[in-house]
Amino acid sequence: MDTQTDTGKASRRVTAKDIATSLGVSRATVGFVLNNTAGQTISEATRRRVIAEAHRLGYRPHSAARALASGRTNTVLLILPDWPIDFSVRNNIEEASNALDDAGYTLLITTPHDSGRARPLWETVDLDAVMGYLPFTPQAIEAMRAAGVTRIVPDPDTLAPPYDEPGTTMQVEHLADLGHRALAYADTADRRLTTLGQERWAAARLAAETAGCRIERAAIDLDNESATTAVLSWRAASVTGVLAYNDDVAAALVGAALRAGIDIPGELSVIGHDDAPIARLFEPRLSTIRLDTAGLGRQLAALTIASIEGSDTAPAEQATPTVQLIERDSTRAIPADKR
Amino acid sequence: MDTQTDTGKASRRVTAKDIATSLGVSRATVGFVLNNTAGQTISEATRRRVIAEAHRLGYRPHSAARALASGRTNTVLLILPDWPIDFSVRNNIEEASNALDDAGYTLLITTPHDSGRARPLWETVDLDAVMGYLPFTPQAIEAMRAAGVTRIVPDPDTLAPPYDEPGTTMQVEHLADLGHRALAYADTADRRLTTLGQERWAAARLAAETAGCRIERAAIDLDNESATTAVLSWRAASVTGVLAYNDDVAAALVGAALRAGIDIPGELSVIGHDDAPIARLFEPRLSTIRLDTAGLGRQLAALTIASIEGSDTAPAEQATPTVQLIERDSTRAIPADKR
DNA sequence: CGCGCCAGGTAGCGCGCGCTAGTAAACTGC
DNA sequence: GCAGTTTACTAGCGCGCGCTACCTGGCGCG
Repeated sequence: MDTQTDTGKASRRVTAKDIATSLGVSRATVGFVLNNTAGQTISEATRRRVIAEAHRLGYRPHSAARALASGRTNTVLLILPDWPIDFSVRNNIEEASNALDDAGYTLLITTPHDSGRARPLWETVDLDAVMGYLPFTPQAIEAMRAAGVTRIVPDPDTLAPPYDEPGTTMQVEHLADLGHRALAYADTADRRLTTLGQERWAAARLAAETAGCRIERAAIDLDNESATTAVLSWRAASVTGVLAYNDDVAAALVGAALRAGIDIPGELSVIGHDDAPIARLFEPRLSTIRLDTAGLGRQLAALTIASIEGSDTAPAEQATPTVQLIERDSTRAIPADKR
Repeated sequence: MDTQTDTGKASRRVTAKDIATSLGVSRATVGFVLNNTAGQTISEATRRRVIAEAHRLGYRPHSAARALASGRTNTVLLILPDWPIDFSVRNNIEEASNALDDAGYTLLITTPHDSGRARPLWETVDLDAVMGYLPFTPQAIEAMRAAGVTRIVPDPDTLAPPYDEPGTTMQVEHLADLGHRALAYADTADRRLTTLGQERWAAARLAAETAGCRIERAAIDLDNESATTAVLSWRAASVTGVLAYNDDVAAALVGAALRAGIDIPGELSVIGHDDAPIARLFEPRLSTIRLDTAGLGRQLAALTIASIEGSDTAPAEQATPTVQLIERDSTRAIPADKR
């Protein structure tokens, strides 16, 4: 069933009018058939003829014209966080994309640019909705609205329940279960991640308190020796368990510790976050947290579709995505006699 | 100067006609001013009034209408390879995006989907051009053309000079310089990467021959023990230098070697490819190859713009992007007495 | 037989914008 | 003072499609 590209002469694109004249019916009829317009009665015979002719000519609706006439672009933009977690985001995108595609929408993806030179996508492309993983900043919302974006997910007008960072909580619980009582949270020094880092630090403190642990915080810059500094200060402070913002930070810590002669996990347990593929390949293999990014993607897509199409259909229950502990070799229990 | 969103009543969008009637000029005049249409003489006074009014009303051209009328969408799609190298691709995208934005184009990005469920972006969005890092497969080109994509970069009709994988060559030369004579190429077992892997293997063989080295190949699957198998077989075969397809494979090898009690780089030198950020954090820090992805991005954008706008302007010289050796701790010279 | 009804269509407007063809007035040149 | 040119605009078509309003002919029904 290949599309026969009837390269007429100057390779003009095939329009609905072409189908109509070729078949001797009106353009409206063609439109009704191809869009399955409700409330129109078209005989089965005509319907078939139109579809067949459309296929034969290789008709492809002109999306710009359709967008102009209908006022909807069937296009949704996903704004990726400027995080180095693309590997895990991939599942997410794919799921979201599939879900949206099934509903007739096209997913566009963008990452915010540091440079700020290129104009944001929502200013140059008409969109039905914009979705993001985290709530947008008021400035971003302002900018989008000014550019004509009406639907934003998560909805800035609905007071979102605070995302409780279950992964971070799980990191703390894992270390506590292993008998660690003096913990440290290794935040990222990347300024782009400060929001999320702060949230995780808050979650970590809360979880540590609940588990009866003390906890301190250090910001790790991957580009300098701050990992070494942190590791040495933790040894001085008898910290035995470290939860990292992500696997990159964890890797930096493990590397710095080994170079400083600190045994991982013998002297220090380190747990990462995100389950980066590379994290399990090095020695020691990194314990980490895996998020159900695919589920998150589906959920986001469902939320968006509901928002566009009237929302009364699917409430898209605000289930927190599945979080899973991946226990490998970089964390170890404190011996019973030392607890 | 903020855009004053004059929410008239039902928040209709501001059109050029609104500006025209509000100013008592014709819609054409507004169009000429806002598009700086060549061959039209508009008095400076009128010009200023139109621009001011457009700004005051918060006018934003309707991209779909513009696309319909002009036949151009000013939109370019970049198809990312389905590779796990997003970190390095990021620079590339950003540079390409900036370059295109400066020329008035919007860059869309997509990655092919394994599932194949969601329709490709070029079928649902009108594009001025599609760009990719590697030449597209004939099937992909066929599909794009059938969907109305006329400009594809790299141009499938121009016989592209074979990309000679300078990074791989540099890996071999580095190991050879260090005195290694028995090499191995650690390919990826990821089926998505076979094309590139094959090219690198060909480049590696050629370079090894030139350098007077013997070389063998193994495919490493990150998800099983093939790295361990490979490392052990290399020890048996007295292989001393390994060049990896990318840093992930290199990391797998280093991890497997250390677990098998093989010293890196004492017994085996390993060099990666791509300079993944995490690769320098682990112990031993990975020697690798860094590509000038930013330059590549600019080059791709220039090529595309030239293709859209008539191409006689900028030939965009087919310079191979800069490739740089990053020497760290996972490679070491063979002692003089053992050469 | 007259009427309403309904299946099965068609005519054509409007979406917002780019741009060609035209036009009226002002400004030359001689 | 008048033809020719230039300046500064305007009228309105056409891009391809969605969709409302309308039309027509056959059929059931009292």
